[in-house]
Amino acid sequence: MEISVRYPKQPKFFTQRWTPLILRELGAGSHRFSELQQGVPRIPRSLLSQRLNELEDAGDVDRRMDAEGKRPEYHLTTSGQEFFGIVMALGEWGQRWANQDIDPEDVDPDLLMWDMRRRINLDKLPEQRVTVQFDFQGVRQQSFWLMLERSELSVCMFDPGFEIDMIVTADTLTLHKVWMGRTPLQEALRDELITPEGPRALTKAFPSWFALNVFAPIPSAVSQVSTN
Amino acid sequence: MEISVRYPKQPKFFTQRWTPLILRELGAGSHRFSELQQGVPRIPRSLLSQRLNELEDAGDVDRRMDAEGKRPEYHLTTSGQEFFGIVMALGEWGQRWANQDIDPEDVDPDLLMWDMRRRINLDKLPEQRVTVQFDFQGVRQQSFWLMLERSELSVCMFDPGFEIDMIVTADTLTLHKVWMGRTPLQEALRDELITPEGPRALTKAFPSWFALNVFAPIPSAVSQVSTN
DNA sequence: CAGTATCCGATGCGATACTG
DNA sequence: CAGTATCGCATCGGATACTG
Repeated sequence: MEISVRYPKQPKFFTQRWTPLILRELGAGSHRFSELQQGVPRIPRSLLSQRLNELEDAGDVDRRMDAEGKRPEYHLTTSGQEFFGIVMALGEWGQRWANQDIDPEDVDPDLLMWDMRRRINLDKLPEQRVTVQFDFQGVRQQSFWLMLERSELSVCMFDPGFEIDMIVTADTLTLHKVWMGRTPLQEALRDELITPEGPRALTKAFPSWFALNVFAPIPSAVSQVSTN
Repeated sequence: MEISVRYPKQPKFFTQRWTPLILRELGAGSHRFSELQQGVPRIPRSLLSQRLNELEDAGDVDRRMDAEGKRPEYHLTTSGQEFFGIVMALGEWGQRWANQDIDPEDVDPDLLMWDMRRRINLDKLPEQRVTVQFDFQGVRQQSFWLMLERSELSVCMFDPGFEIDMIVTADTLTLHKVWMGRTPLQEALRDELITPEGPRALTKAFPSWFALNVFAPIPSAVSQVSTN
């Protein structure tokens, strides 16, 4: 560790790009290579592979075959889990102190959707499958389809062909702000910045199954008004 | 913050080399440019300057003039202090999990002395000034002189000319291991790996004023025996 | 699907020299 | 003492292509 009195040969590791994000995604529950790729979009596959190898060598990630012995899975080891705690602390710090004015270009709809998916409260939804279409407006226009069942949840980046039960339309940046707890969901709904369309029963239930980011409750420590 | 859903233009900051070490040194109580340089040896002055500017721009470090309004001082802001907490958590993690076999080349006598100096318990020393010479043996042979007074403490890298009250001789790596809590001080003294020479009163008091690294009490989580 | 190999361009950093 | 400016090398990582 750099914090120590000695200087390691490789000042690598958490200093390297992507590594903390990969640890975050592992800690959040992704275990397959493809899941990790979704949770850390924009990372080249070659780098994800390389980083996972490094983390395995360092003893922070355990690579093993799944129950059927077919496909590889990645899990945090004890040291990896402890490091994940630090990554979360970084996240909290970011939520408290990070710059408030966000460049819309920096918000990634894919990652936003992937993160939101993880927090969705399936047991607040009806028994039968619900298909929700998300229309992201703004600089990066994009649509997603969520198939929500009690036992399973999947995201598509193309229309799956099922009947659409509900369409949620929102500007990507707005949705990001709500997701991060910077704008109250109720306010955005009231102002029709986020518009759920469909049967009343579903649109009304929307706020109950659409949970926010884990950091959303943490308030910003930066005054919103002044510019210094 | 990278941990969030957005990708900042500059994935900079704590990812950058030296930045966490500078924050550590600031948190440890160094405020002058020259102190920071000593506490973060091997950093080019130009980079230290650059990093301090970046940290100031980010609002994590406050640069101001000292009481006499003569020389600049650097202090952590609130956000900087909170980040310092994370840096300390990184340090703890390192102490628990970092590789046990240390390359002697990686241990920096300058930094070791600078760190030890900070923890010395001055009120466990006699009233009058005590001059202690430290002889570091091993790959990087080097000597230091500590002038210890009740009110002040200074380190020299050359013989200050005062009468030497005590000479402590030790291999640099051994001293590092003791400093990090990996080898008990009493054991190293008993085995004469660390040899304080001088008046009995002083050598006997040595363990009382020579305090270890803050992380020393944290045990390693890595089994020392097995090699996997 | 789950990777690996290679190549090339960007940038980060260390060395050196210079300034108030 | 407390910096800043410049410059060239090394490394890091993104793109692309290929493999079991």
